[in-house]
Amino acid sequence: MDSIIKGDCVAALNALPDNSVDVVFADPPYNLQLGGTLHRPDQSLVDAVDDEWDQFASFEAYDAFTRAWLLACRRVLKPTGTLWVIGSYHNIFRVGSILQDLHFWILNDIIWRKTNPMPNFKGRRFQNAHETLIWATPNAKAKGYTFNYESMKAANDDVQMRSDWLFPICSGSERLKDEDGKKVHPTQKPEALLARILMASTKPGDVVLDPFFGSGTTGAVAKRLGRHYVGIEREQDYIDAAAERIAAVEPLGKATLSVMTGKKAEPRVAFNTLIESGLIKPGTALTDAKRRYSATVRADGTLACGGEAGSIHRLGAKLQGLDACNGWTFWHFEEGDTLKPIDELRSVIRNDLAKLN
Amino acid sequence: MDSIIKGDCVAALNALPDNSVDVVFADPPYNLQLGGTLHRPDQSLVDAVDDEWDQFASFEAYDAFTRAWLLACRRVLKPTGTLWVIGSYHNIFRVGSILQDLHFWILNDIIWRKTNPMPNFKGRRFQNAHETLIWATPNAKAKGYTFNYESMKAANDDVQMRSDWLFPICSGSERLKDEDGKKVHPTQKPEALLARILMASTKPGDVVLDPFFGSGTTGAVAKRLGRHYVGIEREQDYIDAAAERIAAVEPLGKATLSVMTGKKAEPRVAFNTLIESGLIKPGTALTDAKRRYSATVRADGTLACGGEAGSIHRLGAKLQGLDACNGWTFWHFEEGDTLKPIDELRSVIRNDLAKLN
DNA sequence: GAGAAAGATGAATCCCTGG
DNA sequence: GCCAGGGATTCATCTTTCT
Repeated sequence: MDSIIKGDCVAALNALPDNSVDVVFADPPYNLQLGGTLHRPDQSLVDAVDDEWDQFASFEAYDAFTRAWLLACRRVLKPTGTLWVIGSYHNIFRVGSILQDLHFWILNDIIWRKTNPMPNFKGRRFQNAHETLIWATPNAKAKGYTFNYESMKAANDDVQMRSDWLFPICSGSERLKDEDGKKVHPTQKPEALLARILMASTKPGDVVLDPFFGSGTTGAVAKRLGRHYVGIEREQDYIDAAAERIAAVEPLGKATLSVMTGKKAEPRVAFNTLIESGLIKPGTALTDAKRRYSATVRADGTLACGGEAGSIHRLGAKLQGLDACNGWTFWHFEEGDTLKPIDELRSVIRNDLAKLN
Repeated sequence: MDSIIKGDCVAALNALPDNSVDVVFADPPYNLQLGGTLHRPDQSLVDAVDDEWDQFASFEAYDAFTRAWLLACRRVLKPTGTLWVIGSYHNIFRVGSILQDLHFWILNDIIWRKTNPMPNFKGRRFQNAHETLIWATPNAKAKGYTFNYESMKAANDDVQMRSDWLFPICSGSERLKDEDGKKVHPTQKPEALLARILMASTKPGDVVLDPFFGSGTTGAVAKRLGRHYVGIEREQDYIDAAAERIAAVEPLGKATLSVMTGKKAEPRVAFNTLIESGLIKPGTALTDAKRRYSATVRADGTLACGGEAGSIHRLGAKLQGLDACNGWTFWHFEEGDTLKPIDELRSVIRNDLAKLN
């Protein structure tokens, strides 16, 4: 926990316990398959990613590698966990296909739009200005995963967060450099990207695993956001740089971290509780906001109207001829001259519950 | 040519001649795998894409289908042709992997960012606000494909066009509707998207093939932009709607369609031509813009400097210690007190050539 | 020291013709 | 097929150097 394991990612993953990780973030080799050298129009040389770790003999070799680490990740993932992978068109289609073949279930593909991507120097293609992330659950049936919908929406001017995200590439003081001023890692990811990912799909205290830890962006952001991290990395140089980097990170305070929650995360309140607590009395008449429908509260927490009866939701739906209905907002009670939704009574209960914490 | 073939796309493709198509645009079934029905928060039913043509028994079946139509497309594609496919995360990873397995060569993946995507009604995922296109050549060696780089750049405020494009979804008057006001096709693509694609990767008069013609957006845009189209479609209802739609399209005039070209398209001029036409005399001294290097023009069209000699490009590169150099912009001649690049003399020759036409 | 100018750089599958 | 050679091609941002 909160440490970096040195070694091959599959071997290291196999040494970890089952169902122990909340989120996997993986930035695997892209298998770029670059040809010769590339010069800018000013004749300067482009520093290509030609590291040994990005070389694969064939697509088959890359696929076998991908299958192996994805399977190893799934075993350590909790059933409610999710997995993120980032890639470019060189590799992401293979990763996505294999995820589906292994019965992972894709929740979204996310586009990281770069504000400042490298240009296309020869004018023979569109500027490659984005990378793609895939967000998936370990199987199609997995339902209890964390998605902080309300936080994302609030962070996005109160409209839902979209699948296209805009961030600058990692440069300037954030980019790790060695004593000679050379970049430590050729593909260091921006912290803002990881922060978005962790804020969306983890809760404080969750465990985040990164099987291709590299310069440790995942660890640094996890520590800052009050999440635990586990990193796996083969190369000692990267491990050293990442450890030093993470040691310098100051975690944010608890108050800052409290994830904004929407209705879903609020404690569930049974309609019966309102009766039990005396907020509403059996026999009370409830109506919809326009008084088109009326029903009577029964002692067991159901509503009745003519021959029909059922929960506040079912009866509301049945009377309107719909498949579903939110009874909390549909049904109203009389207070003085005005109608108020019974949701207000639920809020009273919730406030009482909150005081207990 | 400029017609819609009724039938299965692979069978119809197999009846077309080799090397006859400049660009394929394909909008294949997405294999959405939707479970159950989805309602909006107001309980209205979301009209899902649940057509028979979008159903596949398994990923294997979808893959076999994809392989078949991609192979059939490659045979009809010219060696200089390119292929576009659009999809979502449900199918695009499979399409991309198979493209690579078949040794197509990916030029770009393009993100269509939707200005007005459907919201995520359940708040359990990010809003799926984009679709992905892949642009590829038939093989890795294919080099002579059309990419109207200068047009794209000019259309994008004079910076190169990126891989993320922003368009609204197809709606309003553009959306084909039947007599009952119901949409004719569930996934009609916006004409602006096809226009961007055809303006980028075809020339006027080119042949564009769409093996999943649907409501005929490809044909309508091709006709408007002075390109030829070939459509393949199984369902007579779609064919009828597309034919009527295309018949109503007014092609743009020739002048409107001319494509902006860059220096690469200008006629090649040998440096020797400047000497032969008397614009520059043997023995003239040329220097770079900052007068750091100097060389003498020789009668055979080469430059000499000390013991070194060669073409204007080779000598410029050698003197600077670079691999390459554009001699036309590097070397300058004296006119009065100012230095002017010899490129200005090349322009004189090109203007004379243009007058001959 | 301030501001301007010049240099550096980023996951890159990056040319085309003619002999 | 290969090889040689002409000569065309970049955006946003951060750092360093010059005025």
